Amino acid sequence: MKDVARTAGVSVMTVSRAFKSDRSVSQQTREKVREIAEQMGYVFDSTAANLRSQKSGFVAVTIPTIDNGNFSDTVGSLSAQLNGAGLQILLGYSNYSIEKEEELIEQLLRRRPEAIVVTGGRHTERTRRLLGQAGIPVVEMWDLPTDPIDHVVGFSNASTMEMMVDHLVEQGYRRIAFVGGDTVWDTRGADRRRGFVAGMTRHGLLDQARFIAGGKPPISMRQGADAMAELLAQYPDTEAVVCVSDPAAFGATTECIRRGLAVPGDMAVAGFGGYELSAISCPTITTVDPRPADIGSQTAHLISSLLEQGGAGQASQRLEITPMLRPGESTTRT
Amino acid sequence: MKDVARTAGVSVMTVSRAFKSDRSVSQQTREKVREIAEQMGYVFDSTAANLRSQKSGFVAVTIPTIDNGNFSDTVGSLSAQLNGAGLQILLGYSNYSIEKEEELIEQLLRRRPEAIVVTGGRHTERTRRLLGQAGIPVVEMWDLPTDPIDHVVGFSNASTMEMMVDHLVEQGYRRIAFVGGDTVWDTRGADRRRGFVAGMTRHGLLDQARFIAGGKPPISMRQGADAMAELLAQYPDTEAVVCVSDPAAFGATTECIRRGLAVPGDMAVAGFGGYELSAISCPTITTVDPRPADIGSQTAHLISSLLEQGGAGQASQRLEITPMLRPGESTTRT
DNA sequence: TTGAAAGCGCTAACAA
DNA sequence: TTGTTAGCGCTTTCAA
Repeated sequence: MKDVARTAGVSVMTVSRAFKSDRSVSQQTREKVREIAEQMGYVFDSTAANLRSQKSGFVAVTIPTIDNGNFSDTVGSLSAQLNGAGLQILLGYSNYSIEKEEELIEQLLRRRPEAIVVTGGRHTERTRRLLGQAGIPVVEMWDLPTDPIDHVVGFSNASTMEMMVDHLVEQGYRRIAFVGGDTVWDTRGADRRRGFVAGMTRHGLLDQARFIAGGKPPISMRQGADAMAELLAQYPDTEAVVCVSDPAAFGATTECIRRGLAVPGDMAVAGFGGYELSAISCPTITTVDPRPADIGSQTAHLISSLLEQGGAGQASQRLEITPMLRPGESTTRT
Repeated sequence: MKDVARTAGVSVMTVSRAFKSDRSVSQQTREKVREIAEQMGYVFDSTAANLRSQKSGFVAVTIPTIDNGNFSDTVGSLSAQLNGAGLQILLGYSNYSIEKEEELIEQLLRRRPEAIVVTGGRHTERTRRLLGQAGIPVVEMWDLPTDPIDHVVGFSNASTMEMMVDHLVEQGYRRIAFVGGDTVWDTRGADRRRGFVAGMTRHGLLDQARFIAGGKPPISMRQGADAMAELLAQYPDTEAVVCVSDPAAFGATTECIRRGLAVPGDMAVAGFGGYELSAISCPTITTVDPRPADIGSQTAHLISSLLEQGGAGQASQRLEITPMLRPGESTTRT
C-alpha cells in the first residue's frame, strides 16, 4: 500500500480510503489510485485490515458433513445471502462427532468470526462455554434445542417424524419399521427415531415397530438397500418402512424392486429430507421437507440483522421452520 | 495474551510459544500457561499471528456450486487431507460464471491464502493475471487445460465422453442423443459435448446424433426428465441417450419408466459422474467415474508438498486422473 | 478532502 | 528456556 501511495503521490491513508466504498475521497483520486494499484498488481490485504478494525468479515459455520444434500442446500443459501452482505463463510465439518465439533469450533473462533452457526443442539460442555463467551451471535440450526445457547433456527426432528408416522398409520399401515444410523453419532437421527417411537406408542403400535440400524451416518443409498435386505430377512411381514433420510429410502425402494416386490403394493417406503430424488424416483417416495434452503436464508437474515444492531447480547431469537409432508406414490394404498 | 502473560507471571513471548506445538518451552510452563488461558477464556487470535508471520493457514478453493455431489466429494477429501496439515479451506462458489469467478478470486486473494485451487481451465484474462502474479501455487482441477496457469489435477472431459460414445456404439446403438446444459456456462459440459461430437464423427454417426439442451447448470433430475420428454417428442426413434451428468440421466430414465418404456429395451441411457445414484438405481445406470475424491486428495497432496518445498515458482505439475467406465444395466443390449 | 501518528495482537530476530 | 524490541499492513483518531 505504501508503494501504491508513493507511486500515486498520495498518502497511504488516501489509498486505504480509495479501496473502501463510500468514504470521503474525490472520485478523481479514487480512480487514479485504483488504476495504479491494478497496474502494480497490488492486492488489498484483508488480514491486516481485519486486525486493525477488529472485523473479520467471516461467519463461521459447522455442519456434520458436506456429503449431504440437505446441509449443502442450507450452506448454499446461507452463503449466497451473506456474501451479499459482504460476509464470507468459514466452513468446517464435524463429521458427526461433538468432540470433533469442539476442536473445530475452537479453530474457527481463532479466526475471529463475527457470528457462528452450528448444526444441531447437542454439544460438549466446553463447546457451550466457548460459544457462550465468544461475544458474538451464536445460531444453532437444524434443531430446536430445549436449552439453546443463544439463537435457534430449526424444526423438531422428533415431531416431524411423528407426523410421518401419523401419515403411515392413516394410510392403514401397522407393522412399521424404522431404518436409521448410529444414534450416538447422529443426534438428529436419534431425535427422529424418538419421534418414531412416540408416534407408534401414541397409536398403540409400539409392539409392532421394528428397528434396523444402518451404520455410521450419513446413511448412504447402499446402506438403505442393505437395511431393506436385512429387514426382509428378519421381519418379512413388515408393511411399511420409514427411513432416516431420503437416500436411504431410495436404496430401500430399489432393493424391493430388484427383488420383484412392489412398492407400495408389497412394501411401503418413506424417507426424510425432501430431496429432489424422492420427487423424481419411480415410484415417487413419500418424504417430509424441512426446507433446508429456508433454514439457510432465515439464518442469514437473522445474522445480518443482529450484526446491524451490534452483534452479541441481544434477545435470543427462536425461529421455527415448519417442515412439509410430501406424500408420494411409495406409501399410497392401492 | 498480555493479560494471560501477566496472570501467569511470564512474558507474552512465552505465552505465544506455549500455544505453538514443538517450540522451546518447558513442559511445566506450557501447561501452566494453557491452563490459565483456558480459565480466563482466552482464545488465540490467528488474524494477528497470520499478519505477523505472513502465513494465513488458508487454501482458497473455488467450485461452480456446492449443489453437486461430485464437487462436494472433491472438496470433502481435499479438506480432510489439508486439515491434517493444519490448513483450512476457504471455499467460494462461482455459480458457473467466469466473471463471478474473477470477483471471487480477488476476494479470496485478499485473505492471503497459501495456495489456490480453481475448478476448470477457462478463466477471464484478469483472473489469469491475478493468479499468475499471486506468488502462490495455483492448481486448476477437474480439467486438463491446454494452456494451464500453473499446476493441473484433472482429466479430459472430452476424451472421457468419447470413451462413453465408444461404449454405446460397441453395444450396437447408432441413433444417439446428447443431453446437456447451456454450454456457455458449463465449460466442462461443453467439453463433454465436444467429446460426444468427436466420438460420433469418428464412428461416422454424426448425422444420426441429436442434441437436447437442458438449461442452466447444474442440470437437475427434473431437467433430465424434461429433456427425455422433449427427446421422445422430437426424435422418437432415438436408441440411446447420453447425459452430461448422472442426476440428469436418472431423471431421463425415470421419465421412460413412467411412460412404460423399458430401459434399456426401448431406450438406453448413460450418465457421467460416477454417482452412487447410478449404481443403486433400478436399472443401474451406465456412467463414467472421474473419481472426484481422488482429484481432491491428489490436489491436497500436491499442495502439501509444494508448500513444504517453499510454495510458488516450482516446476508446474500435471496430474492426470483416469476416469473409469462403469457399465450399468441401462445400456446393456438384451 | 487529505495526511500524520499510533497501534490492532501477535511473532521474527536477537539477546540473555 | 525465557525475555526484549521492532514491526507485519492496515485503520482509527485527530488535525489541517
